[in-house]
Amino acid sequence: MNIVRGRPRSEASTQAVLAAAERLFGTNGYSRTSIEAIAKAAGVGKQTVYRWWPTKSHLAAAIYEQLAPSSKIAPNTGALQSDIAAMLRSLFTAYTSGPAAALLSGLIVEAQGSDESVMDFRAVFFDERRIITTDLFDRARNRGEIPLSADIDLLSDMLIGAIWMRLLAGHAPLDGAFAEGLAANLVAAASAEPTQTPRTPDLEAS
Amino acid sequence: MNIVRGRPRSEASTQAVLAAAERLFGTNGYSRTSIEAIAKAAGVGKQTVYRWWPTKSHLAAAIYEQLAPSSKIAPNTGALQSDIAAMLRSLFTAYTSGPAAALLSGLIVEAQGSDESVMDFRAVFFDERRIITTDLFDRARNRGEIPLSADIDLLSDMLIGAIWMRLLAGHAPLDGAFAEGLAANLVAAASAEPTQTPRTPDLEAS
Amino acid sequence: MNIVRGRPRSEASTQAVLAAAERLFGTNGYSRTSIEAIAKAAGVGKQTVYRWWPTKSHLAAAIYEQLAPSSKIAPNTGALQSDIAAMLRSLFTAYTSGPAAALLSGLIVEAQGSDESVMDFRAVFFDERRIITTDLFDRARNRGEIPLSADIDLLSDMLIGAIWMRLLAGHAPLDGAFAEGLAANLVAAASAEPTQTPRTPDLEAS
Amino acid sequence: MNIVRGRPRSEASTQAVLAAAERLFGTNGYSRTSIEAIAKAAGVGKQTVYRWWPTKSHLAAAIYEQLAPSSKIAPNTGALQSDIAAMLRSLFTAYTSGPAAALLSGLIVEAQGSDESVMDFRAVFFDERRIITTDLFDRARNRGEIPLSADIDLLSDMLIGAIWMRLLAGHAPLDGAFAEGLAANLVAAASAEPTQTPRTPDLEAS
DNA sequence: TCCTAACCGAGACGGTACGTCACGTCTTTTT
DNA sequence: AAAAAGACGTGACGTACCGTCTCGGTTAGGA
Repeated sequence: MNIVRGRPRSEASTQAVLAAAERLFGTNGYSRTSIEAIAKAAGVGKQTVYRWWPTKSHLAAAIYEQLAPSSKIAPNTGALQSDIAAMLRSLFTAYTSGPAAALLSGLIVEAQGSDESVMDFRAVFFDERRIITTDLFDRARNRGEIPLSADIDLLSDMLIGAIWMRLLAGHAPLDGAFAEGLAANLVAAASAEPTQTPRTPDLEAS
Repeated sequence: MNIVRGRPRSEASTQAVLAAAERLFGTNGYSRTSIEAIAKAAGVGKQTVYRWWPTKSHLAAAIYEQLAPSSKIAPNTGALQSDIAAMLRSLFTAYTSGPAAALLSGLIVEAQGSDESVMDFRAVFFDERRIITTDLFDRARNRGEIPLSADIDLLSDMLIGAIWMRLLAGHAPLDGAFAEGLAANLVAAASAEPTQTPRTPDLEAS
Repeated sequence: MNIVRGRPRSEASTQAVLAAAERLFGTNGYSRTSIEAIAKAAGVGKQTVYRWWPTKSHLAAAIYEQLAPSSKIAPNTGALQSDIAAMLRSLFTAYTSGPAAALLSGLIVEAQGSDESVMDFRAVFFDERRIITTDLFDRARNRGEIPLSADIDLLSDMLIGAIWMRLLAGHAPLDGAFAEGLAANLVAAASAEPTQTPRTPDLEAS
Repeated sequence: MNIVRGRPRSEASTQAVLAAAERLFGTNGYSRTSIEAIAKAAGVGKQTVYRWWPTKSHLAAAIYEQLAPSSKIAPNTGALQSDIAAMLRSLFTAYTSGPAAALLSGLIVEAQGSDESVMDFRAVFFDERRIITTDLFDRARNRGEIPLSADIDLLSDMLIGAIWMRLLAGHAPLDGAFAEGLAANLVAAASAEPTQTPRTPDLEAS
């Protein structure tokens, strides 16, 4: 029957830790926030943090889940371009409000460590996002909007990559214009027939 | 006359540090390599490391400069698609041989810290790359290959972002097929007339 | 109710540190012993040393307390001269066995730093010793052995100072003959009536 | 013929170093002053300091020589008590003006190091002082002022030790009253016949 | 109503690395 | 040959956090 004995997990502590972590990540950045500081700010024992979130990135992932749960549903407007644009707008809202950007930056850092954490991280962010974008492109292909030969993996990389560029490098904003332009360009790319039959000449051969 | 006084910087130490850092970054990863360990491995005082490379990311940048100097020249084949493909192929060669991937991953991590380091990092990588891609697209626009209305900033984000996606997430290789496909897709995106006149309907309105 | 929270201080670590410090001070001397080395020799984290003994001189003081606790009781033989001699003999036994000499030498060094540490040091050594000697002379005065006019502060300085001279400069041993002679001389000095009524002529006036 | 070739020692540098050292020792204390800081303050290369003063204590000794050269001559007033008092007064003048106290404190620290430095130090301070006091007592003995049995070594220890007590512990000033009282007490001690024929009873036997 | 298990806060523990300071030596050009 | 300048390898400093561990003190079933 899997009965649980002993004192149950404290909901108050859980929330205090998440709130403190979110605040500190947002204020000082992910890498400059220590678990020690989070525990202290939450008024909680260090052990309690380690018991429920084995690493700092688990904490970050938990906060990401709290912050951007709605962005997991792929929009369905009937047209690829507006699907992409809608997805981007809802995503940008989640990313530009609150400390989400700092968290995501921190996550990718951790993901470079060991192989396991790369897997962890992909599951949390990249793959989740890839599933949505793949779904969008798939539906468009099924509708005949884009040719069967379209490389959906590649298109997804371009889409998600462009978002990351702005997110990480910060040279330009995540705004509506960016959403519209990106959507339009991706539709154009996806729609093109694969006409590159003659192999592009090598740089050396030019 | 700008005369230099005092004992000159030791070239041997400089090279020993760079070699040790390159090896350790490649072996253990960027974040699991300490400056202490680099100094010890190089047979050099810690102060000597700190004197010339104030932070670990400066060291990484220096190694990047050493590893990928050739990738700074924009290819010129006369056609946008082959220009991009050529650039990608030479870039991939630099990235997939040696510990460059680990270094670049580490760099982006550090770049999330304070505002100053973001600037540092952009100067080293993003902006440098952006200059090259912008140059490619500019020439194509001047040749009339792509319309004047093409958003070059956006195209650059898609191009560089796609590379980063593969580099960081590692779900697919940086190979010739990727280079060809990406080049073709970007040409298609760039060539498209801006037809998104009717504003895409909102997600809520669907 | 003064309840104690958190993990209690480790008695094993405490003893290990004191033992290591005593050994190293004795072997290498006070100033050539680093806290780093003490921690390592004790198999203890550096922080643990710093937590309980903020400075090296605190450590030295703690060892002094351990080594010479018996010397704190003023002897009472009924005669000033034998009181002093007895005190000196018990003191010399404590000082000449073990690394006490090196420790005391070290302490006086540290005491020269800031004003606060001078206070610290006086409390630990000088004042403690002064209390005992003052007690000896006081009792002798009350017994009528020495005149009321005897300058007890001055006599104490001569007594303790003579000990220090031998301890620090090391030109002659701390032995029984020294104890006897010092005791006799101090009794003679203390017993003398203050006959120096005519002010001693100045050097310049001679 | 012993001709010296090459650039002669710079008198300006010598003086600059001594002046800077004296100032810094006085300001920050002996142990908190680094040779690095002295060289910088003197506007002199570090090597120049090391060339002429191999250790910090050599520097201190050099300054001591500069500050208290006159105190080396034993006064001769014809009476032991006034001799001692005169010596003390001139000594106190040297010690209480300028940074001499800090320097002397520092010296004794260094003297605890290796055996060689103890020798160094004794030569510079203790022995020099001992020679003077021994001279004083000797003359008094020759004049018949004090008995032939007087232990001059012991008397010297009491005299120099009492000075050190005040100098180091700082519980009371080095003033005229101290000089007079000390002189009187020492004369009394020295004059006493060795009456301690019956061995002082042991503490245990009391 | 106890018992027992798991939680909680606090904070000490052995470690690793940090970035800085000073050491005493060295290598350069200038005097 | 001595000087100013300053880089060099070395070693220690005192601090910050790591993740683990032990305390006393809750807070729930199950006996």
